[in-house]
Amino acid sequence: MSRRAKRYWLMKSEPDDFSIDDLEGVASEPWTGVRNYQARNYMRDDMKVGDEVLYYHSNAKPSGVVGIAKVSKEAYPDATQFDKKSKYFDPKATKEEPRWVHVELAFVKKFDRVVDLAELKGNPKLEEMLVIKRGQRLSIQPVDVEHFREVKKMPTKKA
DNA sequence: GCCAACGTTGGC
DNA sequence: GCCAACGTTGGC
Repeated sequence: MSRRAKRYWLMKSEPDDFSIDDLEGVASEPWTGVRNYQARNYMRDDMKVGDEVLYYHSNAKPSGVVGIAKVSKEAYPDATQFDKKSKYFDPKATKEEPRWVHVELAFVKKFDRVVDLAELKGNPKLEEMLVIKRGQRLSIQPVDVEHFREVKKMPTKKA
């Protein structure tokens, strides 16, 4: 038996590309196109079905956490790496040895309001959270359970 | 659109 | 294995 505590994550998406509303409209979304090794490793090694995800809109007005998603399928090879027409095509990837994998995400809830980056930064309980640290560009980040719970509460309070 | 921060690539 | 050049991310 290999039970494991649920883990928590933050995943960024540009809303022009794929927003929380887009996620709400699908049963399960293959999170293709991640081309960063650390982010890939999190998906490949650490993300399990049922893990909860803070859904973060980047390059948005404003940027911030907009809702909750969950992992609906564990990692498998990213088909776009083999597709010459895709902008995610990787000539060094082979079917025998795929470089890139991805999980699938499902919609859980949308917050009543965006918890933007400034508000995250202004919350002393989130001081150690990765997303508010300078230069933190990783599109998939682990989140402490305490931070996850705190962010989840924020939309019900005044900014 | 600017630019700081960071990751990747490739020459040596 | 170093490191400069280049590309990307993402806030502002």
